[in-house]
Amino acid sequence: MQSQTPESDRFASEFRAIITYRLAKTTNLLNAQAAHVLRKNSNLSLTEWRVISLINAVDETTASEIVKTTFIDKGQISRTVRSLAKKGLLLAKQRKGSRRQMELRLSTDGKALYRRIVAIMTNRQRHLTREFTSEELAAFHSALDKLERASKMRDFDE
Amino acid sequence: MQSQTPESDRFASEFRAIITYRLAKTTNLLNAQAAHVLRKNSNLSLTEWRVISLINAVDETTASEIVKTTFIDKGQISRTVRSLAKKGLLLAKQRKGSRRQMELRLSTDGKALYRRIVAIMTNRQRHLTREFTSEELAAFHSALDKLERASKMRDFDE
DNA sequence: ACAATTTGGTTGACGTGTCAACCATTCTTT
DNA sequence: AAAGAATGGTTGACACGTCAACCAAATTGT
Repeated sequence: MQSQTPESDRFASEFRAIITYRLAKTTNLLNAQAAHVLRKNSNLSLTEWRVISLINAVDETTASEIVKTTFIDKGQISRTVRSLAKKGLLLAKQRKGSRRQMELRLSTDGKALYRRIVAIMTNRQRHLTREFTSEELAAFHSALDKLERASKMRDFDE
Repeated sequence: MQSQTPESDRFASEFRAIITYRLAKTTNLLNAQAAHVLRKNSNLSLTEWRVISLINAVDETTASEIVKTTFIDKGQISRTVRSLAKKGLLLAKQRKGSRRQMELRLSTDGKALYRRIVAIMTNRQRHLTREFTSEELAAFHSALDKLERASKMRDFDE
């Protein structure tokens, strides 16, 4: 039996260097992990969970504010909000003084679910960052900032 | 007019700290950028491009090797290979001595396309990492390694 | 006050990603 | 040599993401 390397040796060096490739792979692995944990402990999709956390954080918000914050597609947010409302996890009511903005809050069930899941997710976050010093963590965040800024450019064919 | 902050202030501090959330957002932005660049300069999807680069790097490979390297779903690889073959960008032929492994290579067109696009993508990579020192880059890769390892754990509800 | 523009949100169409079932082939075990 | 397990690849069903069109309400400009 051959020794198990995480990647086939022929590829490793070539592709580890490409930062977007690495990032995409790590993100996929982490998203799959999160989706698995959520599926096991709730009936929430990852997007639903993110929306719930977001609403919980600010207590009360609107769909468009969520869109601005997360950069998730507004259509997707619209559907996610509806599905969460149908599950009884959030309440959407007309904001007073406006006939189109919806005021979104967690329901009692939604809050309870949030508390249950956030405990698990906090464990996970702790596990993920266990090997990081706080300097490393700060550096990592700053690297992501740089990449985000650089991701705005659209043309490289000049 | 109000000053433009990248994120609504109410959320910023809460969520910037959650590493998976930040990672997912940055990756989405970068993937969208890559998809845009590819659409503008070719008729390739991001997955198709990744498969092409992978094949180019090793000259000759099989579907299952691609799966092991990228962690992309094997069904998706199967379809991507077929679509690339239909576009005339790669050649799949029976590997000699085997009646099921497919030997995948780029066609002449595929190689030409690769050369054209890789120039653009290398520009992009340079732009993305412009603000990184080599130490920062190394640290970033090592952080991704740690996260990848930590992504294997599945249970946090104990 | 009116037209033009922007904003908040919904919807439909379509592409991509994901999961599981499946088949044929090859390898391992006995 | 046969049974069982593992591998390589395909397919179908379905969830999710993405884009663009669209509508109604709100805001801005004149």
